[in-house]
Amino acid sequence: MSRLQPVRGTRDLLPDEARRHRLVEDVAWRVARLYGFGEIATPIFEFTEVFARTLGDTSDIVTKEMYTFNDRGGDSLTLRPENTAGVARAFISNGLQQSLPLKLFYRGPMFRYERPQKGRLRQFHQVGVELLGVEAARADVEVIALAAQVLADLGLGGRVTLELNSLGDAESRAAYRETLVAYLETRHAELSEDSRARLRRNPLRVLDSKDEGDRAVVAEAPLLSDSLNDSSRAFLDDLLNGLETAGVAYVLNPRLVRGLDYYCHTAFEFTSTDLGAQGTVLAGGRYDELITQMGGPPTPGIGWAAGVERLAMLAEGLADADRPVAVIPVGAAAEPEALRTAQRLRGRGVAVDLGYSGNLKKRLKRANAVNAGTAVMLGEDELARGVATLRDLDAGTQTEVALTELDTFLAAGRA
RNA sequence: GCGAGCGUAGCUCAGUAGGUUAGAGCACCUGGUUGUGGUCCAGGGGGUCGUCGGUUCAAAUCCGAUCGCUCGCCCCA
Repeated sequence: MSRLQPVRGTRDLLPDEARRHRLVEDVAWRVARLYGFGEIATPIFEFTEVFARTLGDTSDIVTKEMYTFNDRGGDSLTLRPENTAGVARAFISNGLQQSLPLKLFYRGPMFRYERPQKGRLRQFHQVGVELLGVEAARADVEVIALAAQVLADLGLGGRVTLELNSLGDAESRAAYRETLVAYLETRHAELSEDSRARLRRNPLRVLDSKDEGDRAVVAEAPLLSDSLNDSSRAFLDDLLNGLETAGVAYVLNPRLVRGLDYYCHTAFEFTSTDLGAQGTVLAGGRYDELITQMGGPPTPGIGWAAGVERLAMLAEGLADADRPVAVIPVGAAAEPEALRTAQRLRGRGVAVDLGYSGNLKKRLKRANAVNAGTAVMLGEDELARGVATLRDLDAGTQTEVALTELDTFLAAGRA
């Protein structure tokens, strides 16, 4: 193999795959607009502090999994590992608290220094939304309904499950954390080595351990829902009622958690069983403390992000390629007319592949290779009579059409 | 950071008790058709067998190292 390889965890998107990615992004953006979201594009890198502040000291993430570097001016910069922090920063930088509630959509590449595996790359792409400034669960309902519609419009409605949980407010979560740790201590001997470490650093994460022994312990663990205080429970009820009214199906998963402290109340994931270990296709939650934590005015928020690569894998086959019209001059004398014809058709919105060389046989072969549906053949014969020969490349049939009617004929969608 | 599997043509892969010029299908090119593709027939180009080193008269095949890929663990903002 050549030494000219892409960096580990990065890939070239060749036209076929790029088209599927684009489809995923376009569907998400179209649906987001239906819900009244506008697009925001934040920089691909930020001061490292933007991410470090939101993540706190959470070990691995900051120290090992970010692309951090010093620029020539000596500033520490980091390629964005996700977009919520960037949106929050932009919210504060631009004084957007004047225009709440804010509904924002984004798309683009993200970067995490991780070991690549199925559905996980170092440069990957996400689409996502953030809804800022609404305290009520109505916001959560709309954001989740939006997610469900994106997936449904991608044809994945039957292949993903919405899992939902409530983390409660800070008070509820703190109470649960104590209850859980106390319980886990009593079963300490049965826990895996990983989970013993989690018990100290991030006890809620024990709940979604993949280790079988851990799962047995977790199955008998006290539930987060039993620790919810009244207002947290009321919030959850509002959310569930709203989802039912909106017609969004869900499954409660009491073991669905988030690692970071700024999350509260709603946590949700759409998962698929068709992607191996990386089954989460879209994930989100409520983050009422995030903006405060970054130094902005207290502002509630909820949002989600979805992995474009994973969605594109699931939506395989959905994005049909264009079927251009192949315009083929026969003989050098016909080339100017072929160019004129191609330009006229393109001007009418018809995709045209105009070959660059070769005889009729070669050009028809090329027409086939680019998946053309129709070939427009122009030779001396035709030009003398002011017509073109149209060949239906699927049926193998041919008709003649007057040059003056050609663009109308093809633009009408009869190609 | 940890574990397992795998690197042979552009792609998918055959090929090991080590033995001459390393194969197939698909793709590509040429011709059969000097104005007819996708079917068919004939022919052709393309590989330092990931790389480096070792064992041997002889290495794609055995050994070591290295690089890369894949899947999983950790982590998942």
